[in-house]
Amino acid sequence: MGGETRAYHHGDLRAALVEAGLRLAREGGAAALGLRELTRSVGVTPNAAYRHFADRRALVLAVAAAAQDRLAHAMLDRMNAVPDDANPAERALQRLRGVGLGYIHFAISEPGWFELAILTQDEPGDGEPPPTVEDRVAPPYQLLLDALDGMVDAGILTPARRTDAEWACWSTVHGFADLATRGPLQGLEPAVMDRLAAHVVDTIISGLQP
Amino acid sequence: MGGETRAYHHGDLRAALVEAGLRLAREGGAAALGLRELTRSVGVTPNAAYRHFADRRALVLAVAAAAQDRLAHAMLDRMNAVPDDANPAERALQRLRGVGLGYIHFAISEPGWFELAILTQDEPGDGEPPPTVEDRVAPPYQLLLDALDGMVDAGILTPARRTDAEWACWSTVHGFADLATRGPLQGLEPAVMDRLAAHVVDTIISGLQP
DNA sequence: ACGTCGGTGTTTACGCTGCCCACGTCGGTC
DNA sequence: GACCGACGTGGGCAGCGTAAACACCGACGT
Repeated sequence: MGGETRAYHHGDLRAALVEAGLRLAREGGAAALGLRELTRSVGVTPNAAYRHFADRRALVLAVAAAAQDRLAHAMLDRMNAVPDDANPAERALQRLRGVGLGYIHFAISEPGWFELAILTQDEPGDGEPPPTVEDRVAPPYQLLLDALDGMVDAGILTPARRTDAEWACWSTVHGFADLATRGPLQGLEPAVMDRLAAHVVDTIISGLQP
Repeated sequence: MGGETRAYHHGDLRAALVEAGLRLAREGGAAALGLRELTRSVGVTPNAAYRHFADRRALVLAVAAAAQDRLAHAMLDRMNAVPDDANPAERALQRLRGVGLGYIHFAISEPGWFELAILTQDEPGDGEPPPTVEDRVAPPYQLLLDALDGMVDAGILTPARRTDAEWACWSTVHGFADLATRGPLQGLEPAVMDRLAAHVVDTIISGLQP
């Protein structure tokens, strides 16, 4: 009766589904995003989802985009947390470390969301145009690029070494995150894990500047 | 009827299922290992599989073990392919590169098998004993350890730097493989991919030696 | 030679899933 | 006040993994 939009039409079902998806995926990962369970948790018939998403895959990808956004924010917070009173070189270095460690920390503390965030957004073989690598790359990637450019600006990374440095960094950091969430590093003591993560990140960064 | 065991009892259904699993997973990955499709491809009723595996998961893990074996062999071949007429230091370095590039090459050329090979073998939360990292680690891992020890023996890696070097290397190589098979590097021109892989591997190796 | 028995594959059935089709129901607009 | 497009419902289908009961076979003990 007041302004309540409760009865037949849902206020914004699409947003509600994505939100519920985040809640479910937080524990259980992508596997927890059943179309039926998801709609059930919003109090709606399974088929209602088809008014807003082509199929289950599209729904999962929408939730994945939201999860990826959370990842980007976590990394950004970590980057912005480095104090700016240090000298520029040290600051650029700490920001690069922050990008990597933020990625890893997010993966470990929110493995369900992380699993979603790294899902490739476009399915293979849809449109004809060969999607450029830069096209299908995510917001978190931009943070890495910025941090690396900051290293060049600060004079601690030569432009020559800058080339393709993003892939070396991303490979290392992403690989560690995968080993820590799905692989043999699962369930390592948090203190040991943090120390190891820092060591690995420092190793790849040191590999950039011989 | 010489030695033909064809009629009612299957010769060795377990092995046949694993073999068929490898064939199906080669294209289609772990998702192609449906219990029904798998048993169908061997010409047997779905439930027949339950005489040899507790559930679908156990069957997939058995196929995964076989895939992991292929990965280890691919890496070993690559390692053994480095000529031994060079000086020991160069040889140790090339063997380490071979381990990493073998891992990456296998992932790219056999993505279906690779997806299986990196599946964690033990499920979380089964037996109480906290499985040591070394326990649940795979044959491919041993090759990496050996290559790194070889670097120390050759005198191009100090024992101090040797500590935890395996995780830095594995993270980088595994991360690149993941980006190349499931991530944004998917479908890169083979020549470009190889060049990038070599660059990334060289970067992490150079990070090991100050 | 015969009965028994454990290992193996089949049959039937249950609950679950994603998805399609036809229908009901609402809010806004002429 | 009737129409219409957007949205959610209801019923149904094929497929999945899995459980329980049954059929068949080889081997072994007496």
